[in-house]
Amino acid sequence: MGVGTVSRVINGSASVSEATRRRVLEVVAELGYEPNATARALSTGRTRSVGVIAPFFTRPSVIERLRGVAPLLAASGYQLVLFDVERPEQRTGVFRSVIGRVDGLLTISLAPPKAELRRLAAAGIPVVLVDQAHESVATVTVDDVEGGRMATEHLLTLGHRRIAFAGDTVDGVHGASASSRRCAGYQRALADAGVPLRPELVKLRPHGRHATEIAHELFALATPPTAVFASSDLQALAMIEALEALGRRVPDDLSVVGFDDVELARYAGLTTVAQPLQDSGTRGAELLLSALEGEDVLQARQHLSLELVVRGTTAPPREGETGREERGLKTATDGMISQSSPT
Amino acid sequence: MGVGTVSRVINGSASVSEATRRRVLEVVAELGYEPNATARALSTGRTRSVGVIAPFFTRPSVIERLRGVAPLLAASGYQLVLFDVERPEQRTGVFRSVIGRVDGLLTISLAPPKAELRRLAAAGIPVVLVDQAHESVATVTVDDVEGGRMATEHLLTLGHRRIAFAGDTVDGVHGASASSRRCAGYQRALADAGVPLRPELVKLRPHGRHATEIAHELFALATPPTAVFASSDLQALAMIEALEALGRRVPDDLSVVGFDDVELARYAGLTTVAQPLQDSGTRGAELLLSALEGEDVLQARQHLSLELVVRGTTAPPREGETGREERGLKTATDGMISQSSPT
DNA sequence: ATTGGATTTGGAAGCGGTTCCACGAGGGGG
DNA sequence: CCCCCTCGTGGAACCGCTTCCAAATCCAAT
Repeated sequence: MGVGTVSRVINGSASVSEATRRRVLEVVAELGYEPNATARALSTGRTRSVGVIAPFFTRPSVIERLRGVAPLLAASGYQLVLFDVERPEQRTGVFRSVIGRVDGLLTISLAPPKAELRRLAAAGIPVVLVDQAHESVATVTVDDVEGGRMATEHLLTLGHRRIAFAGDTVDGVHGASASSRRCAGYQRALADAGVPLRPELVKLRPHGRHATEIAHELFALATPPTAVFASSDLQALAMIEALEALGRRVPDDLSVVGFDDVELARYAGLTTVAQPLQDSGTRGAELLLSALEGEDVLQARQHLSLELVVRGTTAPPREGETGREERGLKTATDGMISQSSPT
Repeated sequence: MGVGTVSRVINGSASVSEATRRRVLEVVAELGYEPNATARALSTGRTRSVGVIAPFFTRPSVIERLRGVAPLLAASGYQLVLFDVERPEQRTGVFRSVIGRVDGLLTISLAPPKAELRRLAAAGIPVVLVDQAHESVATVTVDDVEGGRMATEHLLTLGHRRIAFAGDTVDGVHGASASSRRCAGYQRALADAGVPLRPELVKLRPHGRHATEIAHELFALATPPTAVFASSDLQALAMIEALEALGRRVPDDLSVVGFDDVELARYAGLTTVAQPLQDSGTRGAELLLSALEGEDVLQARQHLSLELVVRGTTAPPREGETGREERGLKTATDGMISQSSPT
């Protein structure tokens, strides 16, 4: 029995006589032989696994996307390899290290640098971006700007005028973050309503639970905001917790809107902008799988829709705080650092 | 420049002159050369990745364990490969397919069959079990029986006598599930308190959100329970939701205790038995990493402790329902199918 | 200049598969 | 009965790296 024959049997290739096939199978069973995946990968150039690259994959929002991805991959026989990116420096490295380890790549909330995209393309590895727009690869996105606008508009409609924004620091590197896009929507809504943007109400912090600081800073202000739009449910929830620790009540003292509608939000009764997280994963996986089957999906641009979910953390501002800017000062402009204006 | 030299430079081996090293590095940079991980793995026999096998890895409890695992692996340079096991048939297969793909294995809530363990050992792949006891490999566990007892005792102390249990169906195959161990604790607590076990109050369903059915069945009983111990927070939360849909109020109409203390539980105000999920992941990863460094951890048996967290979903039973079994019947025994006894 | 030991370097072998090519056997037609 | 074609089979070459061994180089000491 030559190695070739055994290989043919195992891979179900034709042109093996029924007799030998049976005999090979018999021996395989007896020896408990299991082909070495690594050797196979080296030889064929296919690893039968797809990589998922995400910053902080244990974040609820990422997990919910993964919930959409995992079943499809499992069903199609691909291994799911998770690449956790916790520090920005890792980004370039990951995209590079992934080559040769996976057949396809799904990135979440991350735009690979052009150069890396080129390498991936050269290596024949299809890439699908979820939660990140890009001109030259398949993407699944929502309109974050519009979402930010919706959230802010909701607060405006309730009568709020001093509305803060709590977002993630743009860690720069590659493309704008969802947080900054949502901030853009926030600014647009304010502008549309003729409410001046107050830079001191825009608080950015590195991703994580830094809401306590923000809450403190906000209430240290001469005239604190009456509402906050947090660029993620996690931020919003942390904010609420911080507020409670400060003795402030939500929504009585401060309204809070989040973004994502993760499972927690439902339990916390958080008003938020819902995006179809799981569905985004499913779509992404579908796209990637078709790409792996040779289809050309480079042009695919899937847009998912958003929906404002009003729950218990937003309410009209309290009497007396309803009014527009305190005694009609018209100072603050759209400028970035106009802190100096008379108060 | 021979291939050997290049390899030596890339792997930082000694005995390469500074001059050639620099020259090689130069060319590498220029060409943008990146070693092929697969080939390297085949050659060295080390993949630099560890597998994590878990049933339904997107479950909150699993995720929280993963939160403990991921940072350690990342820090030690190991790749995290996730193997999702959704159907019981997959189990044996996964353990087998993992050989040659990973250097070490962390399984969550899953006991590999003996035969597979032997294969893994033969392949030199260390294995660590989290949330599953085992005699011959390293484990990180909690005392589920005790936890079940604690939860039930809490309800008994509040005055409940008709206490239901909502758990996962034992999908058999390998070792008892956490759910069944918790059920054992439930039975023990009842026994200790001299409260007869009522088989019709023990409801098992396949993992997932089947609590609605259970809720219906429970309230279809002639004398419904006044409390439920659910073997996981997810079950408990789903149960609460189902109860609300039924118009029953928690804890007024029914007290509910969960198990795990996942993040959701905090927001939902669920009374539950807290186990250190993230820590279990960290411990497991630590164990695995030492094993990968050659240490012998086979004997390691880490026991983490449990704590009852009383929140808002438990209260004394309502007046009139406090009493022990309706009019002192002493019939039901510990027997499994003693349904037949006179009522 | 010669010799010997230490340091570098080149490249073959091997990791465990797949695949391609060549060869042998078997069968049908002339 | 021979030839040719087809089908099945064996095994070499190759995937891209590491590692080991032998050869080359270097330098200091004699």
